[in-house]
Amino acid sequence: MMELTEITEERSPGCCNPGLAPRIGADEVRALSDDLGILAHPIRLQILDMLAQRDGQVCVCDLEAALPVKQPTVSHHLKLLRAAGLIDCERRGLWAYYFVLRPAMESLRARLLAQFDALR
Amino acid sequence: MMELTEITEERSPGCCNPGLAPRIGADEVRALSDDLGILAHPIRLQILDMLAQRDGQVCVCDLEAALPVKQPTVSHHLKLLRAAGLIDCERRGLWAYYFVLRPAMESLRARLLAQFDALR
DNA sequence: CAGATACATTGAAGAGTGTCAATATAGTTG
DNA sequence: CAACTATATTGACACTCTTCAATGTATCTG
Repeated sequence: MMELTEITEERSPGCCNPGLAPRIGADEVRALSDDLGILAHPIRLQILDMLAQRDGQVCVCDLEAALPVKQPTVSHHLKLLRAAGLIDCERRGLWAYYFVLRPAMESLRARLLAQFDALR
Repeated sequence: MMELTEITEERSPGCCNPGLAPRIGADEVRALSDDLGILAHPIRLQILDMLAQRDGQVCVCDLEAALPVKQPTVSHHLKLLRAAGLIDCERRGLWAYYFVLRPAMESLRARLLAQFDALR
């Protein structure tokens, strides 16, 4: 049996939550903050918004025209979103048509919700 | 000397989504990314997790003992969470007891969900 | 009072992120 | 083939974020 009554570490006498620890593990919390981090940028949110509007028909120049950043920056954010598995693209001729991966977005939504509620 | 050709709103012939624009306005998207950004850090998530566990009974030294960062860093993240309106604290004697502001968390959850679904 | 304790703040260093000009790449057109 | 076009990549710079040692502040105890 474990001896839990003895507090091994010296603790302050006045305040004491001896066994306090996060319920979410380090890996889990890292994954969650990565999920949140990829969404936490105005440009990326607007890109997702526009891709969701016109599924499968949006090329980079359309995005560039609608966003307050230059083309390399658009490409940069597209790359991040793609690396996160939220979007993908298909090249046709000179153009790259980007689209949202709906299942990935759905699963992200579910994960965020579950974690948020686990933390309630 | 090069003469600058008049800049028209000419669009590429091959790809064209003329009226494409984010449905979410700039202010709204900024607020949303701020909401997401405050959550997008492992330490802050773990702090929220622990505060949610033991409502109103968690002092800074308890958090420090359970987290892989030093006391000033814990204080820093507590300050950010407090500035975001998600937590608050009550000083009793030497100690500062932090707690989650449930209504704020609830409203944050609702906002995130609404925006996420608006973007579906 | 002096010393100790809990927490906050400051300031500095390092890491990370966002942006864009320049350039590269790949496909198209003449 | 060469010229052109849409997008990707590179490299550099500025800015923000994270962290901690040092220090400050307030409270408690003897």
